[in-house]
Amino acid sequence: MSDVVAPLFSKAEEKKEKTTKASFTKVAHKIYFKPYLFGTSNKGVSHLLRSVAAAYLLKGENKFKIIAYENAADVVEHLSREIKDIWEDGKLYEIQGIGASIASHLDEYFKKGYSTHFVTIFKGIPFTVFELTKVRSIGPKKAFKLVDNLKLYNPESLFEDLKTACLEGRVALLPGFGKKSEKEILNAIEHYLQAKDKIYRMTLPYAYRLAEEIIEYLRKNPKIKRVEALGSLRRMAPTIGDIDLAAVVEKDDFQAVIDYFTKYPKAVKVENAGVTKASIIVHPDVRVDLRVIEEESFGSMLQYFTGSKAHNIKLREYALKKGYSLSEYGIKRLEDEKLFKFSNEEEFYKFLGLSYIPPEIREGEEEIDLALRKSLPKLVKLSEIKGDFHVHSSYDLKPSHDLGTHSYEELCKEAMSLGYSFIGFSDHNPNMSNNSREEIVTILKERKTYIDKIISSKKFERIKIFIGLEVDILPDGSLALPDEAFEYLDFVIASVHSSFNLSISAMTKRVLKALSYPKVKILGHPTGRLLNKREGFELDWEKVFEFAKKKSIALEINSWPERLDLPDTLVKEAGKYGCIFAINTDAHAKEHLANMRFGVAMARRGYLTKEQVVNAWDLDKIERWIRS
DNA sequence: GCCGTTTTCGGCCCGACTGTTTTCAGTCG
Repeated sequence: MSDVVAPLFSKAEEKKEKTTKASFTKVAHKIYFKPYLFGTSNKGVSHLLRSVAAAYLLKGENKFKIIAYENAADVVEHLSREIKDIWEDGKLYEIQGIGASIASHLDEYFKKGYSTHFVTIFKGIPFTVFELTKVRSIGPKKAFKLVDNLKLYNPESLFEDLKTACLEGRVALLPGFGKKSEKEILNAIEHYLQAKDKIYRMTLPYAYRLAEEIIEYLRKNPKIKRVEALGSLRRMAPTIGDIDLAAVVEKDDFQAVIDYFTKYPKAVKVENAGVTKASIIVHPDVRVDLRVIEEESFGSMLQYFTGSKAHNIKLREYALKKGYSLSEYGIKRLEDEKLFKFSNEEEFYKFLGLSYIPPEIREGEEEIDLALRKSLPKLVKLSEIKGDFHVHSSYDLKPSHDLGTHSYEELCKEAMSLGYSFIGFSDHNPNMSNNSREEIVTILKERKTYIDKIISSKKFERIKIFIGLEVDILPDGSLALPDEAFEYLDFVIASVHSSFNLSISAMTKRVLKALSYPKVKILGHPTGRLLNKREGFELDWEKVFEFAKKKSIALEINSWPERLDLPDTLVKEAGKYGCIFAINTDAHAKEHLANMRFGVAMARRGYLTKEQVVNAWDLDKIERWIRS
């Protein structure tokens, strides 16, 4: 603790604390408050706010104040941008759920590394209490009891010390604890320590496959009439934390079905199992929840279990004002306690005077407002997609990046089987270091001749072929392609594939320069993110959106499961800005064309209609756009 | 402490599961 800068409270204050706050007088320890003790990442700030809520809870503060801080913590945790960047833009006050008070404290925290208000709230509570609350099944009250009774004041050895106490049976002796909770705490610490550095969340397709396997197992049980994947999977969130399932079962069979579920062969652990729900852990550490419900309430259950949590809370608040209380069992009219049940979701929303809200946008933003005014956008559908602009083939033009595995012909065939009316071949540009300018021009000329031959062969008459190229945006913003080569192309997708660490302004300048080239029609995977591997880079999005809109350049929604880029939240912003989009798969094999549905899901999550999506336009409109 | 198309005051989602209790508190989603 050599980098300790300022004590949380001085010796004199500590003494005073002991005489004034009865419940904390026993705490004999020193807490030190380092600047940025909680860090400035979204995760860190979220934990800071949650810690304030915990401190308030321990001190018996007004429970709605506590809820406000917990809510703010949730909001920060789920922000799509870093809160520190938002603060730097001076837009802290615009975040829904963070009001003037919390915003001013955070402003101070970002400026100075601490907030005097928070420091006051934390007084008398060891920092280790907040650390402990990160462990599953340990909340503020248990954490405080453990820290206080076992004198766990050293953050460095906190978890080891608590483990030792469990093993020595000292935890079970504490009031409110017993043998079982002691064992549970031991397990939970082990789990926490193992999972601590893992930020891993499943990609959508991975979670789908996993869910399918379990659903298949459940369907073998004749007592289960219907089973669905709900939660973030149904909302098509970019990454999935755990899998939520719901099953329709006769009431008498609830227990039997729960038992059957907990005996799933690949379950490594049964987390909990009650009468109506159970949770298991499946290799490799994925939590799967199952809820069982009778047919007549399945609509309410679908609604409840699809979430999101934020959507449900807002919906329940809205319903409450109308005199109704919502739950997974139905809608209860408060004046006479009558429960209305719903076997489908459409009726559920209709009863509340709302139009049906598609799962993809149930994120607790403006969707309930829009549904109330019957002005939800008609979201683009997979069936409206007429083609794919970003497909890599096995044609060898000595590219800078990887080739695809299938030929133009094979890809055309696959696209036709999907009912597409066009395909755009966008192989990577030839490598600039191994090929001279002249060679590159020749390579592209020959490629055009080759593709033109396929077109004139009339073998694929039903499908329009566009000759595109995915071209690297070099660090200085120029494109990795000689000017003379552009004439052999119908369109260019400009993408950043290197030098991700430029400043926001340099990166923005770089991208805008690249978009100024003729024939650039699409900005490829605009943030460069790789889920679980690499954060996307920041751009001055307003400038980029403005420029793209002016030049009718489509922002790509790349459907590659690890990209899903533009991210849904930026899709929404850009959509409001008036931008157009191209949903592409970035396929490197014909099977990858099927990933389109994930890109469409991101577009839907971004509130897009087919008018905003270039590849949902009529072919002649697409051709006019390409030529413009 | 947050929020607003019945509110700038007066509300604030709802229920299940577990363990430690003899009726409930804590935690979670």
